[in-house]
Amino acid sequence: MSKPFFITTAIDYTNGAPHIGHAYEKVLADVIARFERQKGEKVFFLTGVDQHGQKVQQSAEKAGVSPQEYVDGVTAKFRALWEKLGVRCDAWAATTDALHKECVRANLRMLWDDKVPGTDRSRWIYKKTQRGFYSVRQEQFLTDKERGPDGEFGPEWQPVEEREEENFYFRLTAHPDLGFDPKQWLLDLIDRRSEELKPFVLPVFRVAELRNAVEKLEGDLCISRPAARLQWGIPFPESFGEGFVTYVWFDALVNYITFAPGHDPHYSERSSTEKSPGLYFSDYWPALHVIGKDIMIPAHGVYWPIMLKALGFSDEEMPTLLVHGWWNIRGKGGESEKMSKSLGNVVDPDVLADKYGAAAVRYYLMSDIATGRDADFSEERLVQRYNVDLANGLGNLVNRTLNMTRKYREGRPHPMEVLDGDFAQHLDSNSEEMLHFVTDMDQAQIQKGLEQMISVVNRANALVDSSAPWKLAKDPEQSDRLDAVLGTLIQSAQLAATMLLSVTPEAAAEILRQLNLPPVVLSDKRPVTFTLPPDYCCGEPKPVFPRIELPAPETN
RNA sequence: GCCAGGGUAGCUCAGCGGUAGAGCAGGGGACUCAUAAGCCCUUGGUCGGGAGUUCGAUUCUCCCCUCUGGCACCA
Repeated sequence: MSKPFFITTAIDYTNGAPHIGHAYEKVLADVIARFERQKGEKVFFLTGVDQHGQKVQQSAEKAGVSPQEYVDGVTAKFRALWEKLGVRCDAWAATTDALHKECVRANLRMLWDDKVPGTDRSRWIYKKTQRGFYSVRQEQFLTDKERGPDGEFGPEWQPVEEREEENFYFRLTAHPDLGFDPKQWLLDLIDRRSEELKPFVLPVFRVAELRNAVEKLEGDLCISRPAARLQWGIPFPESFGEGFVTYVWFDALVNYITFAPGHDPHYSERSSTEKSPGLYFSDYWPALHVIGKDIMIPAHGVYWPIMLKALGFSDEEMPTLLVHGWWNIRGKGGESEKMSKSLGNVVDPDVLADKYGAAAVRYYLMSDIATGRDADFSEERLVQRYNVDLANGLGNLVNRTLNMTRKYREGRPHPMEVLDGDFAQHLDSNSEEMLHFVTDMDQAQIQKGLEQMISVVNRANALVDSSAPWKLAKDPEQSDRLDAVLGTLIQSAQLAATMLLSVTPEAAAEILRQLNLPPVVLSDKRPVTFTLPPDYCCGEPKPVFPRIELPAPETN
């Protein structure tokens, strides 16, 4: 039995409604999780929301509700969307969860109590006073970056005052108290993982980008905010003294531990705790973190591994990052632009799902982008890909296959004892494509995997025309050949539905129901022999992917 | 300025040493089991520009232009 598969997504900030980028990441992780399950792996899929921070606090004030009420409302929107899109997680991470607060504080305590021998100083965390210019309006310290061309701070920052503030810092760079250099350790880790062909970051072209960032790393990470400035967060443990709230990363990133299977924050020994039968933290850890390219540097690629290192995780317990790209929006002039509220081009996945259905949205998001790259979002292409690949392609194949099987054989094609060369070759190609499919999916290349599915469908549709079952049915001497054609088509449809199972689970399952067959068992063996169950009888056809009819474009 | 990833048919992209491929869109044809779907054939490209290495470059090297990220710097 291989190691259980633990997959997470970034947790979304509950400051506004979900957009297509949020949906893409969750569907991607969901598809990978479902695929692993399909292979027979034990899977734990974690997703959730990041609910703390200044912006939430402000949005809540604006809305005239408490921060908790505010995030509960936004969180509900996310959960409803995942429900609608068929994103099924095993655990839901919410940073306002009592369990999480406990875990964050336990981690901070652990680091605070990790003292330099013979002293009272923590090896990892220290307190420092920062003095500088502070924008009251933006509630942040300003750096020279924020100065205008005249060297002054612009009106958007005013009023600006000089202020000093005490905060806690987490070491990222070498220090005598540490006894080693985290930066060098991380560089070595990245290199070693690449050498072992288990890259720390996927796709591999991101590795260099991260390495670069690590090499330039300087300064430590501020992990607190004075409670006077930020109320909506997790208070530091008492041993740190009064008046500090956890600042973003030691809160948000920790969710991966809090909600990991088998984790119990009340025990300090993570590796041996058991929350519910069969769930051991050490069995599942480390995770595959599915994240967007915007939070690879520095959060997930730099802070997180060093945090884990500080918390006592071994090098073997460092996670892998799967970094995906962005969906850009095509501007009116055809140019590609970033999605942003100010441009008014935000795509609402909720509306999209209502309009076209979850299957169409999921299929589009998985098939029209290469994992890791950016893509241009287009509703037109969504409709096109759905109609061409699913409705006209697979859907129609299933429909015509079942119709012919019922019409010519009352749903019971005779078993094929011997397949002649053509059909054996056809099924062998199917098997070949299944192998490619598994390989592609294993590498999170969902788009490529779906291309294999399309190939299977296309070849089957071509077989219908080249063999013309309607002619075979009129000739008693061709009876065996007709059975072979129908059998080959049924098996092809079964395989295509199997390949679609993780992307559009319900529709694929419906196809298999109509075929009255189970999914093909995914393996690296070739199922070249085709046999239907002894008393096989196919079900009734009913279009699974009805065509999306768009109003004709205005021509004048 | 530095690092990385792009710039290939109308569109989306693949290829990455032997003078170009797929899908969609466009055009033509034969068929009828089917969701007026499907099948077959087909028109499209001086592979961003320039130089070099090579018998030969879209594919390697260098320079330039341009787009996208990231980092830095000036102000």
